Amino acid sequence: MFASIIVDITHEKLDKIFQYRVPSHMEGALSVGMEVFVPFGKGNRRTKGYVIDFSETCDYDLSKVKEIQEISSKGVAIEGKLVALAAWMKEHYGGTMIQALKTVLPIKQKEQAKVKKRVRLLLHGEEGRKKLDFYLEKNQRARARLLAALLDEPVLEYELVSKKLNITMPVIRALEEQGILTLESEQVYRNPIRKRKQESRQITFTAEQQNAIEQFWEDYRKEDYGTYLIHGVTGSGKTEVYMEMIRRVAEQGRQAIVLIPEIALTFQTVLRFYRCFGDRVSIMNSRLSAGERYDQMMRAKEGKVDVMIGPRSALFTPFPNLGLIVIDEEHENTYKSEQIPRYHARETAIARAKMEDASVVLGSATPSLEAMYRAKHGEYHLLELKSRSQQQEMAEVHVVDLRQELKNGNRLILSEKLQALMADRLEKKEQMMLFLNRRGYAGFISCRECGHVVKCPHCDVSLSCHRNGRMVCHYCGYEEPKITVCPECGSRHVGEFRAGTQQIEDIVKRQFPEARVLRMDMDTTREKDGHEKILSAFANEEADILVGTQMIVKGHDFPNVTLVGVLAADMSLYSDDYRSGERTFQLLTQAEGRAGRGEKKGEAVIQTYSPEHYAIVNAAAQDYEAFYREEIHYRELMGYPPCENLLAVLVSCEEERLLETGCKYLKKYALRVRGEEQIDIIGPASPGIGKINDVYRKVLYLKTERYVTLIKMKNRLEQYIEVNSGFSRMRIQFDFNPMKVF
DNA sequence: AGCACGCCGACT
DNA sequence: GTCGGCGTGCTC
Repeated sequence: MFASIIVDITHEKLDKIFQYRVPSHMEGALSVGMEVFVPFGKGNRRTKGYVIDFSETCDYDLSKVKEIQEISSKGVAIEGKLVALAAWMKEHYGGTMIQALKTVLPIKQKEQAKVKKRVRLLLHGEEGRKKLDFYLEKNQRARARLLAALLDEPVLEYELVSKKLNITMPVIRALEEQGILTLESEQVYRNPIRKRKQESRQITFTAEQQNAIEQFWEDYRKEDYGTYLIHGVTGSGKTEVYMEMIRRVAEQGRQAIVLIPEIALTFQTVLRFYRCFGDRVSIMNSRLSAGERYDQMMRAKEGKVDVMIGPRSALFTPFPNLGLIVIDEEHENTYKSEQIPRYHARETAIARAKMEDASVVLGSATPSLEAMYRAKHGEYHLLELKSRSQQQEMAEVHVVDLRQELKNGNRLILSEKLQALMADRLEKKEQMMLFLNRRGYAGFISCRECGHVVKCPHCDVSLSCHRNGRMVCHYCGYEEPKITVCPECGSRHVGEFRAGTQQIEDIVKRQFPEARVLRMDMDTTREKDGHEKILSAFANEEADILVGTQMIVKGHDFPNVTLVGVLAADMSLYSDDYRSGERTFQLLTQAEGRAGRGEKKGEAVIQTYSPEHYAIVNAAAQDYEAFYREEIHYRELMGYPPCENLLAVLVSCEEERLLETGCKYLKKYALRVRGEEQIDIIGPASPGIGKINDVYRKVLYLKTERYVTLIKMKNRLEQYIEVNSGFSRMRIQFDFNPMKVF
């Protein structure tokens, strides 16, 4: 038997799989993810490696294959467990083992981050110059180069020396032996968290909260680890429940990971965790440098931290004794990775928890259909928090039919009802939020006469208008100056078609000249901390009205906000995607939840062209159950996830013809190997965007009841692609249960 | 990353 | 020729 092994050396060039013979006495004892020692290189250096796979055959020159020396006494160390998780991810989501390992192990930055290597000159002026002359004379160019640089600057970063000066390790070693310089390596651990005092406070839980905690705890104490779904309305105090669960888990000497969608990682949330856990908490966010992130991981590994809070990638924190993984706002689609492996944090968390005997707690006011479906089928335990913890009332919701509004002669984006309520709030000095449910940013340019839309010549998308008077492609960055004449018909009536937040800000300012308006969108938050600046300004009541996109409805509490307006609720409804209903419902429910978080009761206005759509009706009634029933019925009927499973096979290629034939063969092959299995094979179809950066794309869908069937098909297709060289010029990606239809 | 190999200029 | 320095390529 042979084993595929990743040699644990942190360098790119070793990012390969090596095969070793498994000695017969190890055969039973060895498993995927284990740490082993292998002879490596010319001198058969004893090197650490991780087993990632087994096979009966070996495709390398048999005479060169060596044997595994020994299983590391650490057995399945922390990294080993993560390697096993990576293997699981590779199997479930496709891609290579290396890609999976890279997402799971913080290897790449290891050496640079952990030890910042520097060379320091030991000689002084005269002595150094003499030595330099000596080297020049002897034509020892590399040594001379290094010494000359050091005479200029006595301490140099190793990185700089090796990259810029092209000096290799043996040169430095040689000079070190001669006593000319020293190689220093400094352990620099950064802790971006300032110390904060831990407040001990007495919280009283509501009966529902207490019940949720105890249900979880009863199982946990019996070492009966499982997955829990907390369905709690906005304001029901989910975070308090998580914190109590974590506190108990930490008390037992085990650690917890809290996943939060990046946008919701606000100062408010973070502060609550600090108050509870002090400096035993570590926060990860995208603004940390790779090195800082690595340090966080090391602190976790060394047991200096009990709780790690962060986005999707925090799931791979190498805790020695993981006890609990919490996923807040479980329904958010940022939990699905856009890079290979396209893993979903929810499923992956559950897989990791199974491997390490830990529990998973999912929480949301609007659980994803997936999570609720599993809860209803007994896979997860359902914990309900139906009432708000502070006894606030839920917001009163008004639905406005925009078609009717138009008939009444109101062409503005603000309905009569909304305007009336806005005037009322301004009068009462209360705040409000206007939410434009729209993805993307700037408008596109179109001809009012012939309808021509200016598109990117490399990508199949319309160009967006930018402030600098240029038109930009958001996919490839292509730019050209704004046109004044239609390139199709020559008409001068070309212009921006804009329904963005800026336009709304202008309208609001015109209608309510006395109101102070803040706008939050891609443009206004670009600068560093722009996000927080705007939000804190609004929280300090420096403005009456906040206008913005998705980002204003996620996770912020403004006690003085008593009115929320959703300006065009259907914008996300018709994106011909099977999740669009779900997404709309979630967004509307969240928006409603923003109104009336303080003492005063809130109101919400939903403006829509389809007031009869079940997503809107049920969101207005704040009835998750009813929405779930209708939505799951639709999914069942159409065979969409979670009822069945969907695999998107994305094929891209620079040549359109080649792409077409490639897809045809893939489909043929899929049809052939499915045999008696019930698998629907749909496509190949052109995705919404058929071309990005001059690369054409097509997509093939496989739909079937059982996930494992899809995995089998994926493995088959991967094999087929590998042996047929015709596919070498195509890129093929797999996406299981994609968040959007391509 | 570490090690061997082979190229190249300098020195005996 | 031989020696030592230095870049390059391979490691199952």
